[in-house]
Amino acid sequence: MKSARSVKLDRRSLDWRAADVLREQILSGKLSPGQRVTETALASQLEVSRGTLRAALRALAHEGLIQQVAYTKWMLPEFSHADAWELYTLRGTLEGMAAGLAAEHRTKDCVATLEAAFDRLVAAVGSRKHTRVAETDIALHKTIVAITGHQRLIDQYRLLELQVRHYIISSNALIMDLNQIIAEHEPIVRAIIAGKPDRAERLAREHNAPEVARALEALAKERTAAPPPRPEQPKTKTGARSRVGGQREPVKANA
Amino acid sequence: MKSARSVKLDRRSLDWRAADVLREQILSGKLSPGQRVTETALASQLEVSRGTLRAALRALAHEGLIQQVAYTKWMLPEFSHADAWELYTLRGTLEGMAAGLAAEHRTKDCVATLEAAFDRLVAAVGSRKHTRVAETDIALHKTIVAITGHQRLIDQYRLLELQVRHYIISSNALIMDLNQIIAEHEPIVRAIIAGKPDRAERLAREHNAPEVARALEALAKERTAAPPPRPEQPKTKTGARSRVGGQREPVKANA
DNA sequence: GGATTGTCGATTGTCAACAATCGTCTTGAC
DNA sequence: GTCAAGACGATTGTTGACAATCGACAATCC
Repeated sequence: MKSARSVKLDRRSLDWRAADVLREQILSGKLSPGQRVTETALASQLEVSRGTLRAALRALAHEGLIQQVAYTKWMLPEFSHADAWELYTLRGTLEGMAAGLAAEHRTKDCVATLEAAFDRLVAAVGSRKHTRVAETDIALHKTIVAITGHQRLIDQYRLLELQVRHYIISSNALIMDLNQIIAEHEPIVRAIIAGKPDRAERLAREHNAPEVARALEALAKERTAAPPPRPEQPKTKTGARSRVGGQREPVKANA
Repeated sequence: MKSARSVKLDRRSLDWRAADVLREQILSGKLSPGQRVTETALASQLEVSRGTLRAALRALAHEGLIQQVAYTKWMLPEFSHADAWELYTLRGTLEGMAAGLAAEHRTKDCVATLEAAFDRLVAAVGSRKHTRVAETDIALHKTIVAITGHQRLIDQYRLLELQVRHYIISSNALIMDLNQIIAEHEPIVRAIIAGKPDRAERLAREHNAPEVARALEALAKERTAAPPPRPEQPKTKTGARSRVGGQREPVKANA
């Protein structure tokens, strides 16, 4: 699916291709969280003009892979436990919706695609290579989302998936139990193929529950360890807000 | 909430302010679906350079308010019944999640904010002004999303909400039963305040069910009316895809 | 000595000129 | 008359230069 259409040359504009390269760099962990990047440096590295590179950076900002501080700098985001909670709760909801829709609107082609994706996951587990398992795992979930035909769900899931991958790379959260992987995914796939939307939705949603619980646990531990959750005040005295989403609040600190 | 901070001057860069103006123009229906817009015209209209305006257009494209055809044109999206189905199914899911989280993590401040938003909706209904009702309706849902403190949910809901507003304006779907509005929203608000996540989630989700049903009905009618759903073939013979999402498929046509 | 103000280098923001591409119209052959 | 090839105009893509802004350090004042 990646280098299949190698004959057709890439007609997309430079900024999109630059964004692809940068996205790959970020998601492969070549740039570390909190690290600052400058437009001039990246532009000369990729051999494009600064304007073109700016457009690429902006696209990545919309995807949540980089943050911009107006007139000041670009920097890689840092992930907290609250971010993990956000990512996995949202993922559970979107994947649940996708699984439900997939079970409802499945066709012969859809089922075939889904089974192929699941088989690739099984093969990956057999190979005992964690990286390949992680890739095929994500690919399976993307397949479930794709066969819904729900373009807006596909788009929003992509935004989320990119951030999840970034989080996993950034926090070395690649640990997984290879023996559990199949058992976790098979029921979801079967429910979709069997055409049971409610069951598929519930299973897909619960699939993310362990990660959510882990994030909540870490959040609680963090809070008891540091009673006043204000380790340092930012130096800026003006109320100038970041352009992309602003700084994160200590989410749900007072429930 | 709009002109309260009038003393502080706007520090954001030009492209962001240009995006604000254009977004307002689109959401107020000044530009019609399918209409083509050219960078030069908009740039001279807003009195900014083309590069700056390009950045603004790109931001709107990420929000789904405009579409770009590479090397060719920018155009306003046209909404089909499939789009309505996508918008309201996704909205049901996200609002359901938000209502559930809000019921879980509610605080005194949250409840007060929520009640204030609901009171504004009641007042709007009392005024019998459809526009105001639509505004406060959306504001109430945004409030529910906001009090979750889930920044990524807030961001994704914003993307969706902008498109929903665009759809409503574009398709003159502003019709509503003023007498029903309160009865539809009050149970959701009460469930959140009462701290019943499951009930809040279910109610918020079902709140969008009528619109989903309407979209499905229209889709079915459309399909029986035109058996071969290929009214015209696009003229482009190359496989060049649109840069933003590509053309929409006749979603779930073969379930 | 402490706080305020001014200066400087670095970085981002904006612009206008130039290049590449697309859709359409014209032209010509068959 | 129909089709294909080429030229043209319009529009988007890309670039390098210039302006605005920021953070940090230095100078100044009290």
